[in-house]
Amino acid sequence: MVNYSYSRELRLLTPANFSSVFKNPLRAGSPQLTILACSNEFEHPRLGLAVPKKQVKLAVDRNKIKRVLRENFRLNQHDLLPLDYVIIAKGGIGKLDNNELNKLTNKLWKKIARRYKEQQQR
RNA sequence: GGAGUUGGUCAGGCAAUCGCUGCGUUAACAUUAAGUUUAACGGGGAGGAAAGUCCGGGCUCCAACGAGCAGGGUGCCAGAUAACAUCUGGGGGGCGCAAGCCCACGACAAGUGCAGCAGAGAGAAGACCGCCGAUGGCGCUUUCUAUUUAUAGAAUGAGCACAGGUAAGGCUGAAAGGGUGCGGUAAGAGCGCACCGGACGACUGGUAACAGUUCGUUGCAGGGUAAACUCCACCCGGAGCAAGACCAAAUAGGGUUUCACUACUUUUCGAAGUUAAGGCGCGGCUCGCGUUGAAACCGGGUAGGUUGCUUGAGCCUGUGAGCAAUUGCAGGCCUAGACGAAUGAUUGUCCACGACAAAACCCGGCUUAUCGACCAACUCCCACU
Repeated sequence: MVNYSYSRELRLLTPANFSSVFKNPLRAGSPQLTILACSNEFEHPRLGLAVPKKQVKLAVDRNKIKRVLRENFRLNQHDLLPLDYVIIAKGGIGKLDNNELNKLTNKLWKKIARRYKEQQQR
């Protein structure tokens, strides 16, 4: 049985965690989302979310977006490379429905995995 | 049946699977500065506005003898309340056929200020047109008297509109200093009178605001604006859960005590420098190399953690008081407590096809947003009996 839980170990908890990702990231972007990634010292991936109030005005929508992204991460956690990820929401994100958002995120996961492998080979 | 008013309730439901969160129980692990971590099971898990952060309180810390000033707030009356700018009832004014709804609703007769255009005049006003011209003035007609025979005086009548009188009418304006009528007058005017209205005092009703087919006095208003300054009455200490309380590593530094402290130099007599011994680390031991006073305790306190953190002006039911807001009593219930921040996702299904929008210390309000559904009371219209 594969464990799909989303425990505290899989999260970025402190500002220090976040800034280390922001310092030297791999990027994969789209008009609605940007994913930043950075290698960590664990054997599992970790996730942090940044949904600024400036981009998504209502608290209800911000929560919704975070939940969908977290759910996506939870279900994909075993297919992802063990890195620290930070997902940043951008302007047009409010217009996507859940299905579209999932598709877009999956695409970006792949993109960032490819970038990481290229970096390792160099 | 239609139109409407007021008050209240609800805020998609159900099932399966995978997750999140904190609570309880059990088990495992770990013994750390802190009952922390993991697993299983059980039963909880956003709102009527959680929102805006506009008021009011609780709570916490700081300050504090009291009073005053400054500053801010409130503003018909009474009650409710922990308190309020809220609510309830009442009064007054306005809107609506009505049920009902709306109103910062103290004082401009303490002082100061403000008011475009128009208009003659805008504040104890004003003669532009108009009206009058009684009185005074001017010249004229007629009569009388006097005499110096042409003047003077007196009376009389019509006239001029010169002085002046006049706020009834016109004009302007949002507003022109009570209204209508009669008398009065030269023409007019509260100038006088009647009625209506007002002001003041009394009386009556009402806790009061206030009201009155009441009585008396008074010819009677110097209008508006106080979310203009101001005056009057009453109220208000400041900052906020990032408040505050507790535990507390590592590293550096502080204090106290005990132990260790060779020799030389300097000295402000605290100590500092060089060196040796000793200690510590590497090592089985020696040599060697590196490093250096050691130990204990105390206090402050960073990272981090715990707490504050949900049992409360609580909710439900019954019942008593009150027109009501509200409140007394009895019984029952526990209903989110996160902290990079939990209520979700996917699928199926049903229907009325789901609005506005999510806690962050907690309550009471206000304001704003909102797809709809339902219930109760009431009003108006139509139809039927």
